[in-house]
Amino acid sequence: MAEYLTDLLEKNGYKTTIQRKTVYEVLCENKDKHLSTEDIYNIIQNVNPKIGIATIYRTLLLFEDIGLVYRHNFDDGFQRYEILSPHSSEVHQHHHLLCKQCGKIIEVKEDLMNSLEEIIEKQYNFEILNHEVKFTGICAQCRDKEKEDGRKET
Amino acid sequence: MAEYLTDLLEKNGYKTTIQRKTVYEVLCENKDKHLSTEDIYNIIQNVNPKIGIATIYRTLLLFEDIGLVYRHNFDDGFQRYEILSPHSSEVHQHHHLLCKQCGKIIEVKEDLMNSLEEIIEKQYNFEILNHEVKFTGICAQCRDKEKEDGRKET
DNA sequence: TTCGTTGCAAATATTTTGCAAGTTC
DNA sequence: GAACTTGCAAAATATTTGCAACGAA
Repeated sequence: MAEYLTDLLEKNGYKTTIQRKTVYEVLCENKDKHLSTEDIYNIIQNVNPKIGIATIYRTLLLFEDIGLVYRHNFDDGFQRYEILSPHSSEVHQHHHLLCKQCGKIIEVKEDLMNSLEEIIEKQYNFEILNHEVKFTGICAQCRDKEKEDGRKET
Repeated sequence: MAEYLTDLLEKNGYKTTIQRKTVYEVLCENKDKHLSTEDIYNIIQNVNPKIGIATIYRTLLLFEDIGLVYRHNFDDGFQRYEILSPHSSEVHQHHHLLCKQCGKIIEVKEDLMNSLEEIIEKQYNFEILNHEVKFTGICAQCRDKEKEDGRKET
């Protein structure tokens, strides 16, 4: 069950601890939700009250780093986390509808990249006021720098 | 020059003050940048050191509310603001490339909605690891509620 | 045994707020 | 003059960090 976690941690030079297993379990049990660090902490309080919130913060940072979770920023003052399944390539698409009024977050299941606003407005009955597309990756300069660094090391 | 500001403020029931004019001017002089609240505060320090940072925060919140600025969240710990021109409809498209390594933000000028990753990778020499699309607007429930509220008032 | 990890509390950092004084209309 | 706005300092909030004790490999 937690073998995947152990493998992933080991592969990255980290140890498997009760705390990390616990956070992983909570995330698995809430696959489709976007839990904030504090949400996770609160859930864990009922399971193992000894675990401190700093550990939760550190664990989630680490999980993000090793690609185990995706960090959402819905601009509500919290970092939110969602577990990523090992295989899926579709997970790297995160489309959401954010209601400006109630703050509700609606997930868009489809991958709508063309004529998307119209479709969303109809399909989700959501009045779009704005949209934003963010790409994260590595810029040309950083890649050049990586190449340089690689040369130095050899 | 600041007539547009005065009009917009008045239309929304707000007063025109030196502080608001000053913030507006700084934003105009930095049209294409994404200034953080503190950036703006620092610039203003050289002009009118009497203006407090709380006022800058309040002013930018207000400017966002009346649609004078767009607030960016690049996940770097700061809220960033960009002035919106009165006419443009294209302003409601904000595409950016965020470098995971150096944090640099590159603007995408084109409106690329289809086959966009390929194009961006080539055109910007940017290795895309992830992308995210956010739509903000009003959800169906909020719109229903608005209708109800409208009925009550009449 | 070694070195990474945790828990606690204190520190950070950004943003918000209360309130008296000041300003706009 | 009434109501809104500001400046200051204090508060609030989410997150990070130092460090001694602990636990995994």
